[in-house]
Amino acid sequence: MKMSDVARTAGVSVATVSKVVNGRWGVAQSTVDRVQRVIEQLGYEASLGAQSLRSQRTNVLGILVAEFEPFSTELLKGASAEVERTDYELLAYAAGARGSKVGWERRSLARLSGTLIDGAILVTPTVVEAKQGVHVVAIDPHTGPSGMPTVDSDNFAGAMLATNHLLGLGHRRIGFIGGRPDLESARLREAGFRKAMAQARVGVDEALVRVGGYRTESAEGPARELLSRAERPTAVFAANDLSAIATVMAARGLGLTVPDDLSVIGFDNVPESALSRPPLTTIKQPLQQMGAEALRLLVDLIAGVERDTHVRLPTELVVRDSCTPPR
Amino acid sequence: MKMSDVARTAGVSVATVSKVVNGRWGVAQSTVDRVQRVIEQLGYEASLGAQSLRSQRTNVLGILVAEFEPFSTELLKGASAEVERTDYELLAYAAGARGSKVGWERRSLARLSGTLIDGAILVTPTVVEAKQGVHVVAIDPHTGPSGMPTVDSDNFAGAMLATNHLLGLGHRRIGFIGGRPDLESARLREAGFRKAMAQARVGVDEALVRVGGYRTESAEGPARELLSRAERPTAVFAANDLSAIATVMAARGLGLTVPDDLSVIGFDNVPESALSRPPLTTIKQPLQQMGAEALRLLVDLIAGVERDTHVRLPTELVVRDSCTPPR
DNA sequence: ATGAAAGCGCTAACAT
DNA sequence: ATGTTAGCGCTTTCAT
Repeated sequence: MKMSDVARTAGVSVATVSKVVNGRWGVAQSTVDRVQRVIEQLGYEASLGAQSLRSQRTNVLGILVAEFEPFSTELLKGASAEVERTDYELLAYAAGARGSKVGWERRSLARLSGTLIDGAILVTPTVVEAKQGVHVVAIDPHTGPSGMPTVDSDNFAGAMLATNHLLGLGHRRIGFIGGRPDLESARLREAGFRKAMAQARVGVDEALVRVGGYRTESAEGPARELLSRAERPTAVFAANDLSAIATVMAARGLGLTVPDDLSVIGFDNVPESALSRPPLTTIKQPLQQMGAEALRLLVDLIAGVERDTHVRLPTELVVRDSCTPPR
Repeated sequence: MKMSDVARTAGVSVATVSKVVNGRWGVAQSTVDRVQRVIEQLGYEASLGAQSLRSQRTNVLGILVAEFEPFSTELLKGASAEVERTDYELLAYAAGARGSKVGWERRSLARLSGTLIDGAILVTPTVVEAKQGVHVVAIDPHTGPSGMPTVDSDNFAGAMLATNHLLGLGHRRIGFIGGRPDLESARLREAGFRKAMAQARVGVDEALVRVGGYRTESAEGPARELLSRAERPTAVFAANDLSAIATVMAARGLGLTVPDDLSVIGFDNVPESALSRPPLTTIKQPLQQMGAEALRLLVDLIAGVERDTHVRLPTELVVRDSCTPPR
């Protein structure tokens, strides 16, 4: 089913069909009607691939992620809700396992931009190369507010909120499971942790600070190590919910009960944090809103609207059941 | 940055570059090396649009949805995890608001298939037109096990589970908020509800059976109507979690407390069901597993593997806090 | 081993 | 008002 099929059936040239499809001027009303009827009948729809190769605009926005996990899918929900208010369509692309997963953002962007999509949202990109000619918005990128339009949340304040919550409960021996060192968010969360500890004049035991890499698989080992120490912490602040869940699992594996033997606080407030046993106390990032803001920002950028290209949203404490005072 | 740029820089023709990129036979090793170095240097990546227009395979699988909401994003997580075990990449496409949202599955499929993707997973499609030449798997489609390869869960048994849970608690006046009448899953859930009621010899008050359409916005009105009746139900079985959440909100709006004044049970076990206040008792569909199974099925279909093309997964009761015995 | 050229489905400038 | 034609970036014969 292609345009030439429509043309043949309607007894016109492909050029005429193209004009009808794109609402171009200069086709007789009777022809328009006839062609449209054929299109309807045959259920013709222009091929995105071919269409975009030839024309500049596709009316499709891309959101590029490494994979679809709880974090990126929350952003997706927000972007999806916002895109309904525009006349764009949304294309989410997950880089494959090919190429060892590093540099996926550049690869995906190169593969899609210029042709398939009019602009892209990059989720936690680490290579922030300012491509020109393509409109790009980053969510929670490698570096802080750089030249690239960015949406993030107040990671530093959020980390202080988390740490102060543990301190307020009376904890002093507090461990930290860090995120991906290549992400600004991870740096800010660690900085917030240290700042709050310093403000409270509580020392940070460096043996209790580990790198968890933001993923369950990569965080469980470090968490277990940390909890296996003779002088183990009474509380752990994990840099994101997945690491926090991994920490809870590690604790369970060591015969520890959360929160009785160990308090755990996470970060992000992905839905999974509430499903975890016990439900996780965490710092909420307004992820759906961040997705929506990023999409709005991208649309504005494409439209040439003059506006602030850096959006930072507030974080807040969500108290559930994974933290209590130390025994 | 296109192939001709690489060719010019490397001092060869585009044809040669293409051969190198695709690992074709018949290029001198020295040339291969040189071209690859240039590709590396320039960060060249083939344009998906152009590439797919010309060649048959793209190594990209599509998952087509109406929008990114809790249900489809759970499927996405499962499909994403499974795709890592293959060498495909995953492209999720949300039909835009254009064209009044009906027939989106046909439109999206026509737009992407043939060119951009090697196969597609359709999420809750209602128009199950067996396109030929494109490999398609449906999740929870309009019709039951048809000719189209399908993944779903045992909706009928799940609905009986839900209804029997309410009956077991002692409820007799039980309302039902139905799903989208055009989806087989909705029909089966209603059928399961009626079957369980009949088995228990409890009558169904037709005034307490409404259509909620599976969405929060569309379910809240019917829920309010149902709860505003003089003889209001002591429990409601909502055909999915979003409708159940809408029912809880409607109850709250009427000054009713869940579960004290009204028990509510949902269906799906999307993460949001646990976040709801109170946490929702519901029927779990293994959504991530369904996404993974659909992807595996699609990959097998493309590879020409002989296998069962209909996968049905079990449902189970998840007890949380939204149901108690009637007062 | 390499390159020239045709063509994938579409759009747009240019005839007619 | 309609059709002819060139060309988007790429792959694939087919010459050389």
